[in-house]
Amino acid sequence: MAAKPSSARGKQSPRRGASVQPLQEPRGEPPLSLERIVATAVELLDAQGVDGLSMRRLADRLGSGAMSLYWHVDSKEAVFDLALDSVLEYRGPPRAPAPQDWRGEVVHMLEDWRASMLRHPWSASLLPRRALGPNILSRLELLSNALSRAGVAQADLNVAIWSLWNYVMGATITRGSFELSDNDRVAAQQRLADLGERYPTIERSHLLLDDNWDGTFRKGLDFLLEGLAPKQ
Amino acid sequence: MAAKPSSARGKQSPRRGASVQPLQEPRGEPPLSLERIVATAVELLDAQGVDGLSMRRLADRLGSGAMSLYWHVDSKEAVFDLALDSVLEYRGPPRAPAPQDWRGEVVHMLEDWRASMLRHPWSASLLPRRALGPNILSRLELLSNALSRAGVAQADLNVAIWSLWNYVMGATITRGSFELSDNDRVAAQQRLADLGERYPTIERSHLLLDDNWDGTFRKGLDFLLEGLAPKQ
DNA sequence: GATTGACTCGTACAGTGTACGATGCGATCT
DNA sequence: AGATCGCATCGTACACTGTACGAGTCAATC
Repeated sequence: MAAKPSSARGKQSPRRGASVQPLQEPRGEPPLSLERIVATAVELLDAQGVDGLSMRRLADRLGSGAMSLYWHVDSKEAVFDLALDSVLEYRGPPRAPAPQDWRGEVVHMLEDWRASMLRHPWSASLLPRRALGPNILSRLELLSNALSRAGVAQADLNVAIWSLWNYVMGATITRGSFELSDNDRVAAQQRLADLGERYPTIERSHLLLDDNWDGTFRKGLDFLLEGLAPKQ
Repeated sequence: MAAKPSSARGKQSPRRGASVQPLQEPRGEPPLSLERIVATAVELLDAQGVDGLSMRRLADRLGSGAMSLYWHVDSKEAVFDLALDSVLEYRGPPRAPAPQDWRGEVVHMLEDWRASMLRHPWSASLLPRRALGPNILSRLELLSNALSRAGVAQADLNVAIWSLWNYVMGATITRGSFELSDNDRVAAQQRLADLGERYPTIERSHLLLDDNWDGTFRKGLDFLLEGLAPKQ
């Protein structure tokens, strides 16, 4: 009768080979562990996308049986949660920032956030309705802290945090929606031209053709920060 | 050999009962049609969420066989696309806006957008990576048009549009992430308190407890608009 | 009367998440 | 020494998924 560890995962264990030699598993896979499961899930997601991740495929890659995963993990949903959070670790700016440069700090963190998610395109579609992992919380903490130092009034603090958070989330999932479809975008613009009368303004502005996503993201962020904490 | 209509759907047809009487299907379901399929899909999504929609269940509700749907629809993905766009129709403000009140127009449309999506909580998680339907394009057009009239420089127009779009998208999916979990939010705050040292600032600001989502959304929107097109 | 095309649907297949219970293993206790 | 116990692995089974394929129905047309 194994106890189901449910949300308390299996801790690391000596298990085998702790004596002198691995006995006789020279090329056997290392034992399962949460870390290995999550890392492999990220690999698989990177390679095959959200639909490519199945418990059986994941187990195959790990050299184990599908049901073995459930010792370490509650469900497939939990694998998604863990994979998402693991991809969002933040290491901070390259060198310690000047304490008064809150703006640079915020911009760096948010650009890194966006870059992390774009590096793993599946993450954007996972974000809605996922749990708050520790790495996500850390980023919120940094944001909160920097904005406090920036002199944002306490009453406006939460508004400011959510505004920035929302902006970055939205920018990331939007970019995700359009990234794949270079040809499609041209096609869409064409379709727009055909229906010219219904969408004249966005047709004229080439909204769907503009692919300077990074610049657009950065500029919009500046506008928003300007609204939240005017430079002087 | 029926021709696969693929993306060209079956048009409306007289089919049956066009003569004088419905012959003898007094309580039979009306015939399948794209509209009926999409409307029923929305019902089902509202009732059971994203995971609750399966082609078989959808067909059951329609009183037809599962495979019959595929005459009208390419795939389940297409059903998602159509359901999403159908929920995003915009009827405009209650009365015709004064032409110079671009700000009111934008705010109304964006609040309506957000409200529409919150009325159908599944929509937020569908948004990433979905196609641009006509209703979505209409909203972009309105945004684009209003901002032009607001005097936003042509060079900044796309940035402005995307910024607002991003903000609303993000706000919507974020709200979606937290809405269900009132108890969870308290639990999260508790967990935060336990780990007090790691997240002091967000713990102090009660970021996760604040549930004035509508007000926060509106205030953040004002900040952003202020950044994009200062009042004078 | 034959043909066509629009439309419906039963069957089948490969794949899914995971409940359940059997099994093995190292460490601990008697 | 044997018995016991907890961790960990995994084969089998079940209910369910999306959809390919091809047979079927029925009204309109030739």
